[in-house]
Parts: sequence; C-alpha cells; structure tokens
Amino acid sequence: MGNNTTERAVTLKDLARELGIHPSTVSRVLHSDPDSARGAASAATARRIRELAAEVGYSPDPQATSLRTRRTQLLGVIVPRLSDLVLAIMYEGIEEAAAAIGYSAFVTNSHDDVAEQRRQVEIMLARRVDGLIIGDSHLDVDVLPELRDRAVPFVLMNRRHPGFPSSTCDDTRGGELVAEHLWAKGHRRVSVIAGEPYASTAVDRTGGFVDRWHALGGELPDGSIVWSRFDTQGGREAAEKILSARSAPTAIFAVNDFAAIGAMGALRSHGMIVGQDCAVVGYNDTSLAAELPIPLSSVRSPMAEIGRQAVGLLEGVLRGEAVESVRLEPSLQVRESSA
Amino acid sequence: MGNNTTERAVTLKDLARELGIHPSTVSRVLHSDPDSARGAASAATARRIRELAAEVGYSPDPQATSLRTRRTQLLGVIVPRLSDLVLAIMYEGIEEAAAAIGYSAFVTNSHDDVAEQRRQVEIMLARRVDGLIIGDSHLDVDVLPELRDRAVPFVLMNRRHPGFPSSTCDDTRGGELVAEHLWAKGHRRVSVIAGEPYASTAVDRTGGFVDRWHALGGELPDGSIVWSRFDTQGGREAAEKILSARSAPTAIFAVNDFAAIGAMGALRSHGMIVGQDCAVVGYNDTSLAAELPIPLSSVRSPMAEIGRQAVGLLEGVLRGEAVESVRLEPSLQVRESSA
DNA sequence: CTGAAAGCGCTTACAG
DNA sequence: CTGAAAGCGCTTACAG
Repeated sequence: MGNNTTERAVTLKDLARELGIHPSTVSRVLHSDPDSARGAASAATARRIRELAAEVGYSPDPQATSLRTRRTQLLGVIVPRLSDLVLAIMYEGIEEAAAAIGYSAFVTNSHDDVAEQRRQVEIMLARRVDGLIIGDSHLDVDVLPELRDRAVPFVLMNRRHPGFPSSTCDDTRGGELVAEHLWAKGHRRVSVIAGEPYASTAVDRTGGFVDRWHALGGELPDGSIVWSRFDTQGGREAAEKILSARSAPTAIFAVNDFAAIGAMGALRSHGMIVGQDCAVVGYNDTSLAAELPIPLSSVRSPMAEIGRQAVGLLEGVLRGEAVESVRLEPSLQVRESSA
Repeated sequence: MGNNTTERAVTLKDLARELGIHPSTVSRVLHSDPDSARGAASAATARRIRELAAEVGYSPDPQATSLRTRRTQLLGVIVPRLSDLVLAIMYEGIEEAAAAIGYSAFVTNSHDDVAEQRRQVEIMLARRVDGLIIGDSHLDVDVLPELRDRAVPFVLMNRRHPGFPSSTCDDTRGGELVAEHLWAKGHRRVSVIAGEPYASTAVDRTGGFVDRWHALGGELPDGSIVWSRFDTQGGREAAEKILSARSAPTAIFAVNDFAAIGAMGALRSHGMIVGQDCAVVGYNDTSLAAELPIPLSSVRSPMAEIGRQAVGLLEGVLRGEAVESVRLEPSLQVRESSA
C-alpha cells in the first residue's frame, strides 16, 4: 500500500520477483517512454511494472545507476561565499534549472582564496560531478587552463574570463548606465568604489563607468577610483578614504549594493545626507536596496537568470557543444539616493 | 608522474595490476590506519601501495564505495531559502563541519512551503542521503513524526520542535535580553515585529520578550505584537501598521535584522529619527547591522556554530545515540539605534 | 517480447 | 600476509 518500509529500499530485483519476470525487463520498461513501451515489453507487462513501481514508491538507487552509466547527474558549484546574497540568489537559479533537467547540485565556498578554490575543485572531482559551475574566477592567476587541459566540463558564472564560456551580467553596460545617469543629473566630481581588482564584475563595472564618463567629457583625477572589498565594511572603508581626500565628490558609484550601504554609513558619519549632499548608486539591486531608509539607486542584474543560464550553458558543454557566453542586460533603478 | 589523465579515473584494479597484487589487498591497505598496516598487508607492500596511490592521485569512486557500504556520506539540508543571510551562514557552518568528518552536503530551498518541504525531503531520500538537517520546521503541521516513523535520521536547525533534536539559539533568552534592555532605557510603550507564527524562532523571541516585559511590570496592549514576514519588506509593512495605530511606540523590537531595517525605513518615512524618536532592536546581528547608516542594536546569535552543532547532533543520531538538543547562548549588541 | 550475462568499482568476510 | 569470491543495484548489448 505504498508505505515506505524503513528497512531497505525496494530494488529492481524486488519488483521483478513480485511480478515473476526478469529484472532487466523491469529496467527496460522503466527507462522507456511512458506512452509507447516501444519494444521494451508488451503493453500489458509494461503496465503491470509501472503500476507496481508506483504503488511501492520505487526509486532507483542513484549510486548504482551512476556506477553503471558513468554519469552522476551531479553538478559542482563553487562560489566565493554563499553568505553573499548575490551568489545565494544565483544559486537558487542554478538549483531550479538543475532540478528541471534531473541534476542535483553541490555548492561550496572558496572564500575567493586561490588555494581553497583548487582544493574545492578536487573535492568536487573526487565526488565525480559531471560538470562544474565556477563562480569565483579570478582574472589573474587561475585554474581554468588546467581544467580545460584535463577536459573537465565547466562554465563560469557571474565573473567571466576571456576564452571561457560564462553566464554573466553585461557589467560594462551596467557601469555605462551609471555614468550616463550621474552625468545627466549634473554631477561632475565623482568617485568609484571599485571592488576587488581580480573580479571581472568589479573591473567591467568600473571600466564601463570610466570609459563612458570620459566619453561624456568627464574627468576622473587620481584617487577617484578606490578598490575595495565587496562587503559593507569594505564600502565604508573605501568611502572614508574618499572623504578624507581634498574635496568630497558629489556622487559615489559603488559596484556592489553592500559596499554602497557601507558608503552611506560613512557619508552620514561625516554629516552628509545621502541623496542631497552626495548621491550614491549601487549594483545588483538586491531586495534591500529599495527598502533602505534612504532607498538606494542600483543597477539591476538578473541574478537568478544568470544562474539558470549557467546551467543551460553547462548542459551544452556536457553534450560536447561549443557554447557561446551569455551576457545579460542590466537596467538602472533610480531612487532617492541619487534622484 | 601524478598527472591527471583525462580519460578514465584510475581504479583499485589499476593499482593492483601495476603492483602485481590483488585488488582486495590494495583496498585493505588503503582502509587501514596509515601508521600500522595492522594485518592488512606487509609493511613493505603497504608502503608500495600508498606510494603508488599518492603518485597517481588515486581517489576511490564514491558511488562504487557507497553501493558496497550502503552509506553515501551525503547530508541533505533543507532551508526556507539560502538567500536568507542567516541560513546561508548556518549552511557555511554545516559545510565546514561536514567536510571535517568526511561528509558532503546537498542544500535545497523549500520557500517555507509545506508541500515543497515534503517534496524536497523525498528528493533527498531518493538521493540516498545518510541523514537530513531540517532548517524549515513549522510548529503546526509538519512532516517530522512521519520521518521518525520511517526511521529517517534527521535533526532540526535554527527552528526547534518539541520532541525532536535541534540545534538553535536560545531564542527565548534573546527576547528576554531585549525586554531588559528597553525597559532599562526607560521605554514603556513598545511594539514587537514578531515574524512568522509558524517558526519557533519568531514565537520564542516574541515569547521571551513578552514574558520578561510583563515580569518587569510592563504592559503590551492589543496591537503591540504584529506578526510579519522575516524580510525587509515584511518589516516595513508591520511597522507601517504599528505607526498607523493611535500612539506610536518609543521602541520597536523586530525579531530579525532585515525586518528591523524595513522598520527603520518606515520610521524615516514618518519623519521619525531612529534612536531618537523611536528605538529599534533587531535579531541575529548580521554583518550589516553594525555598518548601517544608523547602526542597529541586535541580538547576536552564533549562526555558524548553530550549523556546526547541527552536524554534530546528526553525527550522533547516525551512530544511533539519543542526542540532546543544543540551545546556544545569545548576547545583545547595543548600538545607536537604541542607545 | 523477454531472459541471461556481464560488468561498473568497490569492500568484506573467508580461506589458506 | 594475501588471494579469490561474492555481491551492492543497476543497465545494456546480445540471444533467442
């Protein structure tokens, strides 16, 4: 009666014995198209098998299956840290898309440490994942060429790297949007809290801003660009550095919402009112941005979709296709912090 | 020379062939204590095996191993959502502790939906995880009794449930700390943004506060307690409801930092200054709290440790021990929002 | 249409 | 000390 016995999971052999047929027939039927039992067994036998399987709640042992098929239906995901909201949301997209095509995902934190990243890759490979989604790629040193040489199937997510397939936001475009917005609002003295120089997200967002700013005729004297950590504390420290210099800017672009929140804190400490004395724009439009005491302008990036697309890309790689990187379009949400 | 061939992973049989011995001997040695080869093979043979294994980078196929041993070394973790920073940090603790004892963890989001929770449990079980860490337990309806009947090894995390082992913060105590603090600061008209009534975290934090408040001689007229979602938007909505009532409170306790941030936004919209016109206290002391423009007082809970302890508890359950729930001690961080 | 065999990579009593 | 066998649960050509 479909009760789940606690003892031992029911096996293919159990089903076969119950029905008085051979296990291979059961296996064949369970793997054939539900409608047409095409050559797997007679329609009658197929029906009996399916009915019994449903009744006892048969679920094949994935370990046994993958030992035979040499595929684990497992995806390995490596991110800097899951406690970074941006990565957590991308992972939700991954999980959803992976489940839809019958894969499960492992996820692990590298803390953006290169040695740890290598270690996590080896752990994933030891677990025999079918492929890897790498969310912590560094622009400088990197394991990527080595992975390619070893023919490990993988794609990048969030951060791109020339020559490797990736699913990212068009971060260059995102930076341009901010430059255009601040310029149009009349700002001429601006600073950028630029993030970590090893991350393409930081480099592209900053680069897009800088290039567009110059194209508009703007200037960015030395000290206008401050590299920083991506978190709130990093943003606060960078803003302190900016505010301690000669003349304060009238606008700050932080390439991450959390860094932007830190900057807002520093501005307040200096007695400045965000949105009046100094505009602030963040990046990613996390759920917090719109709900802050002073709502934060931010570049919206389709985070969950970036995760889903990464799975789609990896699917292609696993099929042996030559896949094209995707760069998803950002949009700017203007709010009180820079209105 | 220890190069990772791309073709096929090296197997036990490969090692045995290379050394001219039987695979079972290799297996025996690789499973015996590295120092004493105690009866597995001669010291000389053992050394040769270990050297070759290290040289070619042998890593056993976990699928094959678990097919034999009937253990997958896999843990299933179910949380409401990983994009909730609190759960993401607990998961980091889980991952760390699990890795330390040779387990890997799957994590999946139930969105606090009871049907989805059941579905995720079945998916985990179909994957043959050795045990489950459940982070989305509901106080009312719940799968827990059924899981116990099915003899599924599991523990709860973050939220507790009477009669089942759990790793949580002592949320009752956390609520008490806030009541004592606000009372000492002279507040007499307070409101609680209480969270979701199905979560023990919300119920215990609120309950601890209410009981202590009454014990101190305080009053909580109807409408002082507002149940809400845990996120920023939920906090804002709850605060709006509180502020639209007759007389505004002089202090608000939100049982979650994100809800507290939403409340801060609502207060500002009403022209009130947080920390002056109305105190706000949150819960969890997430990394954001201290860095906000107006730093937020918050009850610190040892999130990563809660995750680690959950793994320890599950380890006990897997060994068949009767484990005791752990309730970790919170502490209050007072900042400008309620100074 | 269905059965029987082989084998994925491993571990574990059991001999000798 | 070491070998040989059995078997975990499955899938997949191959016969008939």
